[in-house]
Amino acid sequence: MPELPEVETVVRGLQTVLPGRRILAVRLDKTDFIENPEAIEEELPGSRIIAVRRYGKFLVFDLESPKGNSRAAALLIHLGMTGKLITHPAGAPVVPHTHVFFSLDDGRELRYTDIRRFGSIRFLPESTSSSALGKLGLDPLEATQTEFLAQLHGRRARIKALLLDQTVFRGMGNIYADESLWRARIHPARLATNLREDQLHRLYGSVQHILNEAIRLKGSSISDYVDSEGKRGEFQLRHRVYQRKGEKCFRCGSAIGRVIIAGRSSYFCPRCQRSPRARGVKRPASSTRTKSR
DNA sequence: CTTACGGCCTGGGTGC
DNA sequence: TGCACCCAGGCCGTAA
Repeated sequence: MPELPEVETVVRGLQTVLPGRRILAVRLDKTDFIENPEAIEEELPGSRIIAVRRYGKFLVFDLESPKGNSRAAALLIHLGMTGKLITHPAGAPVVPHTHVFFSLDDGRELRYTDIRRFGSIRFLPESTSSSALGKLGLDPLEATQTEFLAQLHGRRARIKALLLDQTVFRGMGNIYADESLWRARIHPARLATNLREDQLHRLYGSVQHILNEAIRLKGSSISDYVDSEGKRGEFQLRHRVYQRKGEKCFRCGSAIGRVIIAGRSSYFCPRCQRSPRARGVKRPASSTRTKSR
């Protein structure tokens, strides 16, 4: 599942081959996940890729039009769950579910493969600072601790939901939200507004640490994620809670639990990450110090 | 406005 | 062999 570290890894790979390259031809197969396929077929051939960037979970190709007009066009790609963007030698065998082919002027071909087609591609004729990207929140790796705290201040939503909300923090996803919360020892269902300052500080540090480590290890290859050269990441070997329901917590040995928050599976350690119920609610002193639920 | 939730898109994996 | 079902992430509509 491409989240921030996976997209960052793909971007860094593409940055070594794409800038300066001209797109000679475009071939589209299935187009139901492309917002404006006609515009792509019309505008991309002949244009040059100036830069490749990550914006949240989006890849952005900045383009220079062949027609010389200096309007900054861009191609926006979201990998969804199963999207892959890989450069191939021309004529390499085409794997199933490959829907988009960009022929480059160095003989290579950039191909987009997406089994589920939960990804999306969009051509932006004007500036990239428009619509789609405009609503996205802070990049968690660029945010200072102060900015990070301000983004959560007073929010009564559950912390996990806020970490997943792209208008709060762009790029966070399910894996890294769970891993960060485990590291910070914060239960995913805690309301952000109820977290103590030291917990928020810990969360900020954990998010930074987890994301940087994941980038260093080139992402998590859970199902079939691979980078722009088709290579797998290794951060899945460092997962402490994600998809580890019933297995032992690396810190305390308790069985990892799973709850649904914001419609997503959330993995956590019931002992290291105390549930909101277990702490906030006053209960009779006689009551046994109970566990789960 | 904020938050929660259900449904939809697609197809691989699983279990009967 | 077949097939119903679950699940994943983003997004949208609806309701409180």
